[in-house]
This record gives sequence, C-alpha cells and structure tokens, in this order.
Amino acid sequence: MATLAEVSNGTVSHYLNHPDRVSPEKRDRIKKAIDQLGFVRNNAAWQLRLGRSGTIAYIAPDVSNPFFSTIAEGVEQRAATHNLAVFISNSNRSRAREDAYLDMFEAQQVQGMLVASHDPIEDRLTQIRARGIPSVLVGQRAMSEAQPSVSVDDVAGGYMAMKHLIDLGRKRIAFVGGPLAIRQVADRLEGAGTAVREAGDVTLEVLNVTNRTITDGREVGRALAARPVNTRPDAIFAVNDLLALGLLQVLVASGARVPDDIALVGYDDIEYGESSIIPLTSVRAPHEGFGFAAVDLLVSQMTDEPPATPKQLVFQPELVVRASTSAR
Amino acid sequence: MATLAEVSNGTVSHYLNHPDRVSPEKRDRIKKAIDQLGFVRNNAAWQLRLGRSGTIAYIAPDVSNPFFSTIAEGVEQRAATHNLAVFISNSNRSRAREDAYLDMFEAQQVQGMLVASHDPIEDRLTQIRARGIPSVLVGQRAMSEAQPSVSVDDVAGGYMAMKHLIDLGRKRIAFVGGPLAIRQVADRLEGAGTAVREAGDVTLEVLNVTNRTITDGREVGRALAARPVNTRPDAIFAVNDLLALGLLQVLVASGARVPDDIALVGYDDIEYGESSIIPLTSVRAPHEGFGFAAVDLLVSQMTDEPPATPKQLVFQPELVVRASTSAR
DNA sequence: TCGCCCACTTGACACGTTTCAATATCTGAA
DNA sequence: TTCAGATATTGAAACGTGTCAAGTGGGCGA
Repeated sequence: MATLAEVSNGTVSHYLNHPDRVSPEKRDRIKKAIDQLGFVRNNAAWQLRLGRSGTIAYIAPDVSNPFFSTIAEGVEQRAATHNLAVFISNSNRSRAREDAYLDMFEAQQVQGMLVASHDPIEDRLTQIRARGIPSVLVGQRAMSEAQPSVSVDDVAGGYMAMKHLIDLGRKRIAFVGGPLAIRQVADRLEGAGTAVREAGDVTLEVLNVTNRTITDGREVGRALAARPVNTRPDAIFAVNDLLALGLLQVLVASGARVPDDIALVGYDDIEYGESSIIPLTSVRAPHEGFGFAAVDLLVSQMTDEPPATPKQLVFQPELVVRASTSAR
Repeated sequence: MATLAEVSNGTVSHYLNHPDRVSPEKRDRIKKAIDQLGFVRNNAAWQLRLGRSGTIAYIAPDVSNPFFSTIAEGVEQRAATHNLAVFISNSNRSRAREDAYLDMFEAQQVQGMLVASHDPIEDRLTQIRARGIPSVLVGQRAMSEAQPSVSVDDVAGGYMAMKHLIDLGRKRIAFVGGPLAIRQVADRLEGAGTAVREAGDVTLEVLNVTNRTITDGREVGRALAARPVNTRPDAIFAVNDLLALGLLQVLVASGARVPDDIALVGYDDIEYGESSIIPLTSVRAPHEGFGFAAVDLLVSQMTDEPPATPKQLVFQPELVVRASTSAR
C-alpha cells in the first residue's frame, strides 16, 4: 500500500489520522493508491496499537423479545453519538452462551459491556471490571455499590399491576411467571404479594414457567382452559407481555371472555401488546430511556469522570390500562 | 504474564495452543500465573497474527422487526456449530449506517457477512468480496450469479396473497407498501398485479409508505378510516405484518369490521400476527430455515469447498389463513 | 564413552498500525 | 548569505500473539 504510493507507511498513517499534516501532492498519491487497492485499515492492528477498540457490547437474553430489541435500538443510537459501535449478541437465555460471549468480548477488548441477564452475573462482571472493562447491568438492579445498573422498580411495578386487578374487584388471582431465581420475576411477585396481603380477601396462585415466551404463555393458557370454570382465576398477572400474549390467545380461542371472565395484566408494554386480540394492560418502563441511560452510564465509567448521575438508576414504571382489564 | 510464570512467551503460546507440547511442571506454573492475572488472550494481536477473526456479521435493517430477529436467532444457532461468533447490527433502515457497518466489519476482519438490506447493495458486496470477505444476501434475491443469496419468492407470495383476497370475492383492493425502489416491495406488488390482471374485474390501489412499521400502518389506517365508507377498499394486502398490525389496530378501533368490511393479508407471518386483535392472515416464509441456510451458504464460501447447494436459494412461501380474511 | 534422537524450551521475527524523535526541505527575516 | 523556524517526511520502535528454526539437555543403544 505504502509502496504503491511511494511514500513511507508513517505518511500513510498521517494521511489517515491527520490529513492536514501531509502535503497535497502525497495526499493525491495516497488517495489514488487507496482507491486502487480498496484499502481498508486493519482494525486488529489498529486496536493492538491503540489499545482500544471503539466498540461496546450489548448482551441480551432474547433478541426476539421486543423489549430487548427496543433497548438495543436506543443503545445503538446513543452509542453512535459517542463514536462507538455496538456489538449486539443473543445469549438465548443460556448462561453458558452468556459466559462465552463475555469471554469473547473481553478478548475482543470491547471498551464496555451492557449486560441484560436473567441470571446472577455480578461476580463475573466484577472480575471483568477488575481487568479494566466496565459494564452496566441492564434491567436488573445491581446488589453491589460498585456495579452500575439501569433498572425498573419491579417491586413497585408488581404492586401496581396487582393493585389494579384487586381494585377491579378480582379475588382469585394468578401470577404467571418464573423461575423465581430470576431477580426480576421475584421482585414483581414480591410487589404483587404485598398488594394481595393489603387486600386481605384475595388469593394468589403462582403458576410457574421456565422461558417466559409466547409459547410458554400458550401452554399455561391451555392448562387453565382445561380447568373447570369455577376453579379458574378471575384475573392473571403475567410477568411479561410475551406470556400475556400467549395466554390471551389461547384463553380467547377457548371462549373465555377477557376481561369479563378473566382480566389480564402484562409487563414491559411491548409494542405488540397494544395491537393484540384484546389490547393489553401492561406495566410500562421507558424502553428508549433505558438504552440511553445505560450507554451514558457506561461512557461515564469509560472516561473516568466521576459520574454525575447516581450509579444505580432506577426508573419508576407506570401502568397503562387497556381493554384487557377494562370493559369498553 | 510470561515473566510472572518465568517462562518464555513462546512457551505460553504453546500452552494455549498445543498444551501437550509443554511439560507438566511449566504447565502448572503458567496456569497459576493465568489465574492470578486473570489473563485473557488479546484478540487483536491474535487476529493480527492469524489473519482471521472467527466472527461473522449479520446486518439487519431493523432488529425490532421480529422477522429479522427470528432470523438472527437461527443464524446464531447455526454459527455456533461452526465455532463462529455473530455480530448483529442494526442499520435502522439507513443506507448510511449500513455502509458504516460494512466498513466497520471489514476493518474488523469478519470472515463473512450476512446482509439483509432493503437497498441495492450488491455492488458494494462485490467490492468487499473482491477483497476476500464473502457474503450472503438475505431476503433479497441477488442479481449477479456470483453473489449468493437466500430469499423468498416474493412474486409468488404477492400473487398468493392477492389471489386469496380475490377468491373471497373482493373487488376494490388496496396494496399498502413502499417504496417501490425496494426489491421485495416491488416483487410482492408485481405478483399481486398479476393476480389482479387475471381476475379482470378487480381494481388495485397502491398506498405508499416509507418505513413499513406499525406506525406507518396506523397512519395509513387513519387515512382510510377518514374516507367515506363507499370509497374504502374492501380488502388490503399489506407488504409486511408490521404494517398490517398498525392498519388493523386503527381500522378496528374506528369501527370497521374485519374481515367483513375489509379483509386483510399481511406478509412474513411474524409471531405476533397470530395473537393480534384479529389473528392475521399472512404469507409465511420459513424464518428459521432462513438463518440456517444463510450461514451454511456463507461457510461453504469461507471454506472454499464448491458449495453443494445452488448459490441462490429461493424458498417458496405459503399462505397462512386466519381470521382477518375468514369469518369464524 | 560416544553419538543420536527425543522432549521440551527458547528467542527472533512477522502481522499492520500509530507515534515519536530525527531528518530534510523550504520560507522569510536579519 | 545565513540562520531560525516552520513544514513535510521518514524510519524505527512498540503493541501481543503464533510460528519456526535453533538450542538444551537427558536417555538410551551401541
């Protein structure tokens, strides 16, 4: 490359990084050579020399869940303003793949990681941080003070959802979600439990699932539909919208009237909830703000400024009431 | 690192790559040093030395469209079996960002790219291929023989959808989609047009949109709802499910009966179509197979085996009829 | 004892870039 | 004319790894 333009590679480097420092004549020669060869700067070498990669990673448990892909979009947008590229990856809810990606990104020398995980992963992130790569936990409040996180107050969200159902006069309420080892799930259930205890005369049944997908929702829906009518719950709080959509689909198909027979509340307020069979009441967290805030927090760590905002950002959710809990 | 274990870096390298070639004693010393330092192989240097990165890229126009995120999942899964990591990126339907990502991935020395684009991008891919990085066009059939692609027969799909509406007896049909510069859109319209011409007594109105999102669908929906009833179409073919969902939502809210007043067909058969207000009739392409096939095609190029399958894979779509076109 | 082979280890080099000190060339003022 | 200073260019060093030829030493057979 440098030889084709008949200049030293030092000059080529200057051309690329400080074009003003190179004479118009060589500038031309180099430009011509670049075009001719279709030259692209080798990033591996560049990284090696500079010691930084200009990239950050976003690890999501499930890209096909709109909740996470919406966040991804916010992340990308904000990262672009910082001249950072984002590697999105999909752990498919598998801790093993999460680990593999963490390893890979560390080797890849990303400058920071945004990790949305369902598993307890803070220890791992602490190790990685010790080796110089900062991270932000997304969607799960960090236990440790040192670990920044961006999350929703899930206890409040759970309370909100359950209170709403109770205020509608429902008595036999089901909570669909799991596993309880997942922090977000446990928190939402905790909030819900508080509301139930306050009410006094309401029973709460917990229906466990493993994956929190539409498919899981359908399965629980079928199980409920198979029950004798008088043992069915009269309201359901689903731990996320995907589950709620699956439930809704099967319940409606089986002839149950929503919300008359069964009222339904979801969580996350994904875009498709609004256009579902019965538009879905849901607990909404500000998705876009999520991505933005996470990137800002990460960047403030990367640049070593003392972060202006508190390290653990907790958004307050809000309840969006739609047809699935209110007769039209 | 090497100094801590008191061995040469050559030995460390052997330990990492040919552990059998290093004595048990040093093996221990090195292992200890690795643990103590939390050593992770520097990927930049590794890449630089080896000249390959072990990664491929998947560029999608819109990660939040489930059609693309479902493909992403298939891609990941298949790539994992080849020991390849996948960088997913989101061009947000912007050609400029698409270009930026192509540059970045080339500099990153990915070993191959899967590109799902709405824009004519083959020239760009040809250049990149000339510099040694193979690619597979996803969702759009390549014009050039040399460019592998995985796509759906969109002309057939468009024909199918329109034929279905015509067979229902609909006469004033609208096609919602755009811009026509997008190959997929043009193909689907072409197929639809053929069905209309065959029928003879059916009129086709084309309603243009720019982004093919739920939001765009809602907008067109509002415009239609504002029309006097007798000038409204009695059936709509939306160029993708997102549009269809947006349309559906607004039309139903405005009191139109679907499918009685207006029948509606979408395209892609995303998961949420089935659980929408009125379950959506749609043209289905095998998403998962898509991702698998694309990775296989890419790998066969990377390894230089003559690819066993033909280079341009075209899947045949199938029509999934649901409530939005059939009274229950 | 000598020589040979084997197992293990080493050190130098290369990959493609940036940076930096050093050199070469030019400009304008004294 | 000379010299200080600016400007333009160069070459070497360094980043962290894998590879390879070369080296060390030990064991074993003759």
